[in-house]
Amino acid sequence: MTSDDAGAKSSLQRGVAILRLLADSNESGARLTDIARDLGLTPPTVHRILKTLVEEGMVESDKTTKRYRLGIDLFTMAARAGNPNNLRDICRPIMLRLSATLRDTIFLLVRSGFDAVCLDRSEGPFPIRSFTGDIGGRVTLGVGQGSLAILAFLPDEEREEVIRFNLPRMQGVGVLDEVYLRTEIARVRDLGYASRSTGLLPGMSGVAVPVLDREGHAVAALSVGTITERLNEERLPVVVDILKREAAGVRRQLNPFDPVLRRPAAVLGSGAA
Amino acid sequence: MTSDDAGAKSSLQRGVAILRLLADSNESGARLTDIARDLGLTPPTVHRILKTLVEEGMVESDKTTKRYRLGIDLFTMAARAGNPNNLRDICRPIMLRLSATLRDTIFLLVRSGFDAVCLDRSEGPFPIRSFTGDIGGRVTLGVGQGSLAILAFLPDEEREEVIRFNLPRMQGVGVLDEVYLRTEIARVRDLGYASRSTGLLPGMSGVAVPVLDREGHAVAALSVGTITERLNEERLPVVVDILKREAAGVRRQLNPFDPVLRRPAAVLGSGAA
DNA sequence: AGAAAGTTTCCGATATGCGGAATAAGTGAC
DNA sequence: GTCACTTATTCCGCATATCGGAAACTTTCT
Repeated sequence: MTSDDAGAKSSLQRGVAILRLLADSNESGARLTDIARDLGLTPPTVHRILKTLVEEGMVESDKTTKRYRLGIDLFTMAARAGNPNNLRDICRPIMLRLSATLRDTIFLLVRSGFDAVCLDRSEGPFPIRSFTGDIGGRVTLGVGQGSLAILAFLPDEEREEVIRFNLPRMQGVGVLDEVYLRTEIARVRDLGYASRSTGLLPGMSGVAVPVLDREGHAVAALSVGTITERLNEERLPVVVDILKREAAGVRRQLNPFDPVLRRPAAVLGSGAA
Repeated sequence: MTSDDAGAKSSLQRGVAILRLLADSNESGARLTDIARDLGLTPPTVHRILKTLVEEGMVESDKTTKRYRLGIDLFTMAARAGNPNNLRDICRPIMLRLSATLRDTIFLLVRSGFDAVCLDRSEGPFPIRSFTGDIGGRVTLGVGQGSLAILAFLPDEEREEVIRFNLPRMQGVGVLDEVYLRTEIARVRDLGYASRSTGLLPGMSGVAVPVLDREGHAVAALSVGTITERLNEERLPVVVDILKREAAGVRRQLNPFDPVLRRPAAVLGSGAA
């Protein structure tokens, strides 16, 4: 469990390790001693690093309970991450439009290592459950429609690497075996979208299309999560069509050739008030 | 501009400084040399720190453009930060309910120093513009309804401190002078909610109520952002009433006395996929 | 192709962070 | 209420990780 990965040396690495630990325990925060134990560090070391992190605003300490948790400054900072190529900004209005017209919840997923991460979501009126969960949530790449759509459109070698790494992680989440997975992937590549009515989450279903870069490789996925009845034979092709059109639009906007794209909107001062 | 603040010493501090810098330039990322210049560091130093941060997943480097930007790992972490007292978790279902019933966008704001930070938002069907912008966005405490609702219900000394500090920062964002601000605050305290139809953003309007702690001081604000027409005389009191009721509910749940509150819901595995 | 700017590696001096030990503060037992 | 125990914090000498100058290497611009 406690990764205990050999040799966290520099104070920076230790600081990050502490932040990681805090991220995993932020219900009510973590205590100094526990952090020290979990990371195999001495209390004074942890204390000093925490002090620095608190001074920097990355960590907050509740002085009464002596518990540490991630600070709001970190929250603010990190909220600005996960916007590669302005992907999130570009997709925001599209997602709003989609959730409004389709009346379902829209997800924006990107790849992060062997996971897919939910970059953004736009709620529809139907309460749904999803693998990726909230914004910032992660899911094994290949599990779930959006995640699968990305995997299917990765460059060949990368896809193979991910498959090899992820197959063991997919136990019990609907991926029966390698053959099944590869069949699914082939189908997604063929159709240009991922959809499974046999949702792993009861009553839930979804459909996703990849957002491609110039080389035709997935950089993200736009995904609709809804209740199964709402993805019937009549509705599905329409939804797919709309999604594909929007994904194509995003692809166009992602093209960094156009120099005008550098400043997309510039609404209000972006801080530094 | 470039703060050039004296004496960033430890590598941890430098690492955080770099992250901060990247957070402010994440359109397409920042280059090593620029970072070095802005922080008054030598390129080798910046390079080494960046390398560590990349290894730790906090920063991504686009190998083709040689630009660095905040990594998605950090984004994931942010999703778990900014949840003091489980405030965000507690408010999430409430916000979903509110945005569904009111058909407007709901914001959850908390105080952070002299700013208000948008902890969460739940989109409604009407596209709106707000001061706080996206999740993680900041705004001067006192500007905007939610922000004002928090300010108005801070402990007296703190409120005074914030007012003193923020008055100069409020130039040109609708706060005419100190008298005006104090009048507004008094009104908000009196009414129990903040609302201005004379939105600073054309056509936009909003109403917010504070979320109070046991001492009656604001810990957060629930806010509705909408188009001005939708906050007419008929609708406003109803919205305020609903908001107040929900805020009271949150206040009850925030009470850490009740030991059962420690585990609120535990829906699905919270990660570790 | 040549020049300039930027990135990355190398390495010795030294400043920085490390953790043992001691102190202080907080918590629970009786 | 006092005592014993756990946890947090400070101190300080030693050692190590960090710094940055110099240089090799790569990319970009003209």
